[in-house]
Parts: sequence; C-alpha cells; structure tokens
Amino acid sequence: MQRKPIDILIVDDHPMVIEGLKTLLSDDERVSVKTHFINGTDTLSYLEKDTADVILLDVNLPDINGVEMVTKILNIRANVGIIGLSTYSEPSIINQMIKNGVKGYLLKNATADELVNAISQVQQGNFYFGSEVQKILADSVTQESTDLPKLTRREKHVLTLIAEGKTTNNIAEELFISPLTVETHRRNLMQKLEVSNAASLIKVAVEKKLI
Amino acid sequence: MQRKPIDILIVDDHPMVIEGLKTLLSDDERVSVKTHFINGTDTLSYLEKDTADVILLDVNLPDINGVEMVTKILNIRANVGIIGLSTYSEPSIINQMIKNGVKGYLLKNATADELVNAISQVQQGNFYFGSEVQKILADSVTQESTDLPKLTRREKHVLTLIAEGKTTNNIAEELFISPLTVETHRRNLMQKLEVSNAASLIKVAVEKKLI
DNA sequence: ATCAATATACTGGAAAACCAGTAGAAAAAA
DNA sequence: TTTTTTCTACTGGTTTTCCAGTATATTGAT
Repeated sequence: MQRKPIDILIVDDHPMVIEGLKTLLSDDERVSVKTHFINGTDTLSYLEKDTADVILLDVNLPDINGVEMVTKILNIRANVGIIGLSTYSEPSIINQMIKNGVKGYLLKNATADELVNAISQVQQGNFYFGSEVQKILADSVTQESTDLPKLTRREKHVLTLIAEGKTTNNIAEELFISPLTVETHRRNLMQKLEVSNAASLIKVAVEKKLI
Repeated sequence: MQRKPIDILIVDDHPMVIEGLKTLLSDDERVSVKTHFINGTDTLSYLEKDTADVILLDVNLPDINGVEMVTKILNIRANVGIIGLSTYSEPSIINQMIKNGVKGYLLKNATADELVNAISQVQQGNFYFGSEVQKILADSVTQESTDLPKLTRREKHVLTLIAEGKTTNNIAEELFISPLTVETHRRNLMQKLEVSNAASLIKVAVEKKLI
C-alpha cells in the first residue's frame, strides 16, 4: 500500500543545506519536498495560502529567530509538524523551541536515516529528537532548569552593560540613574544567579546566552 | 575547448552539507567532486596516497580543528588549494586560516555561483573570499589585529581562571603563588588586552575564544 | 655563556566593588 | 482598586580590584 508522500517544507538560508536535504530526501518515496524558503517572512506568507505536513526549520534564519518562527508558524497552521535544525546544540534554544511546540530537533550532522525517521515520526504526531539532542535534554533536566531564575527587564539590561565591561558609574550615566541603584541591581543579580563577583556574573551570563 | 575538470575534495561532517555541495557542483562540468570525508584523520590519510585540486574544508570538524587541518594538508600536498567553509564568520578563525594558507573562504550560505567561482579562482592560484568574509577582513584591518596580543602561557592560564569567576586569592592558592603575583598577571593582561576591569577581561576572553 | 623574556613578588595608595539593611515611588498584576 | 513587583536610592562599613613602580629568580634562545 503506497500512501501519499509526506509534504515537506524546507526553511534554511544555506543553499548547500537545502540542496543536501533535497538530495537526502529524494531517495525516499515516503517523503516529498514541496518547496523551500531561505527566510522566515517568505515562509510565513506561503503558509497563509498553502500548507505542508512537516517543516524542517533552521533555527538561525537571517530575519526571524527560530523560537519566534515556531510560534508564528503554529499560529497559522496548528497542525503542521516542525522539526528544528541547527549546527550546534544550544540547550536553552532547544528547550525554548520545544516549549513553543517543535515536535523534533536534529543537528545538521544527522544522517538521511535519522532525517526520514524524524519526519515520519513527527508526521504521525510523535516526537523525535536526535541522539545528541536527547543528551542535552537529559542534562537540562538534571541541572534543574538550565534557564535563568527570572530576571527583570532592568536587571537583564544592567547585566548586559556589566558584561560589556562598563563600570557602575558608566552604567548609571547611561541609564540616567544613581550609581547606587546600579549597584543594587548588580547585587540582586549576583544573588539571583548565585555568584559572588562581577566576573562570575559575566561567566553565567555568557553561559545562559544572555549577552 | 573542454578542459579536464577540477578535482574537488569535500571535508565536512554534515551529510546534508556534503550532499548539498555535490548537488550544487554537479550542474557545472568544470568541476568534479572526487570524494568526501567526514573527519580530518581520514582526509589526511587519503592525501598521503592521492590528491585533489581543491579541498572544500569545513572549519568545525569533529576530530581536528580547521586551522590545524590547513597546516597538515599543506604539509602533505603543498599545491592543493584549500577553501575554508563555516556557518558563522569568526574573524579570529578566518584570520588564522588565512595565515596558515587557505586560498579561499566562504560562509555556508554561499550560492552555487560563488562556490564555483571560488573553486576556479583558487585552482588558478588566486584568492577568493565571500562578500561577508571580505567585510570581516576589512574590519580586522581597521581594528589592527583582531587576534590577541601574544599572551604568555601563564597569563592565559590566569585569564581562564579569572573567567571562571575565581578571585585573586583562589587563583593564588590554585597555582601555589602569591596573590600579588596573580594580581600582576591580571594587570598585565588588562594592559595587553586594553581593558580596565576584570569584567571586560572576561568579555574579551570570550570574544577571542580564549576560554 | 649571555641576553631577553617570563614568572615571580613586593609596597603603598586610590578607586571600585561588595555586603547588609532599609525604604519610597512607580509600574504591573490581582 | 488594592496588592505585589520592580525600580529607585540611601547609609555605613569591608573587601577587592586597580594603578604605578620596582625587583629577583627562572627559563629560553642565540
């Protein structure tokens, strides 16, 4: 029994990846690449008129970031399955993507087999994550929330300024607030992030990809 | 006059990139992809027995880093043209690659045209850099050496410890030296890296991929 | 063997960061 | 509207970093 092939949409700004995916998928008659886009905007406007079964979505698009893309896509087509694709594995991003509703996630070193597997699983409504991705997910559970203890907007702002190497006084000038206030923010940041100096603060900020 | 096609070697650990490159290059009869490898070791042992005209070399291989690969390849086959490939543009890496002898550098969002162009230029002994890469090179000239002003081994070590958020005294204990010495190192580091506090120091260290 | 670079260590003083506690105003949430 | 959170700001005291200059032992290179 030959079923209708799964319609695939590829979204990636790298021509060589697009071609690669098409080639890898062309050998398998269960899937059929419908079309491809090299940015988020075009993808979304396409989805307004037409749809697909599964979208292979590069996380690093030139215009819209991957996490937002997931939300926007599912807003338009709630039934489409999204598989995230990225070169490197960034726990926080992957976690956010999953929260927003991706059904699968693969690194770009995935094989054709993994790819087709992921697609058919996702099309059936299941989840599929590459082996490396699974490790990351496991880690992020053990480390009980890789994501940061909610910082306020102001705190994040101050944190980025600290990370830029600005001194308390510099920051105070830039934000038109008292240096004492800046210090309070820094103190609260250190407390929230459980560190004891500005250096560690930046280390954490870098780790959590805050800056 | 139909010349002998340029023999290409692809080195990349992403199946989809390999397939993509093959597809993109298959349309052009001036080039011919000889074979491909997914790691550095296999590539080098191949080059011991056989050669190619141009190597498309992914900078982020699983076993050997791109910069070293260039040196090793040219050690075996001095006449081969190497084109670096990477997803993101990292000035320091690109600069090092060029120093070590790559003849071209492209980001993975390069088009088929750019790719073939780069290959034929490099094969003729010329240089070819993608437009984004050229911008970076221009910037790094203006910023007079994006690469770090030689740090001593000890200084690098101290820098990493600072970046880990350790205090001067911690570091002193860890290295069995006086806190005053650690401070001197830190001072010299700040001078060399042209910053004025530990926070910036870490920022720079992160930027330069020292840690 | 000698010279240069590196790693080590100190003094002393100024500046900035760090700690603890408090508290009013503004904005957001209930 | 009331409550809570966030942003703001202060006092006062401790610790650490930052700056400038100096100096010796240990490497490494020629």
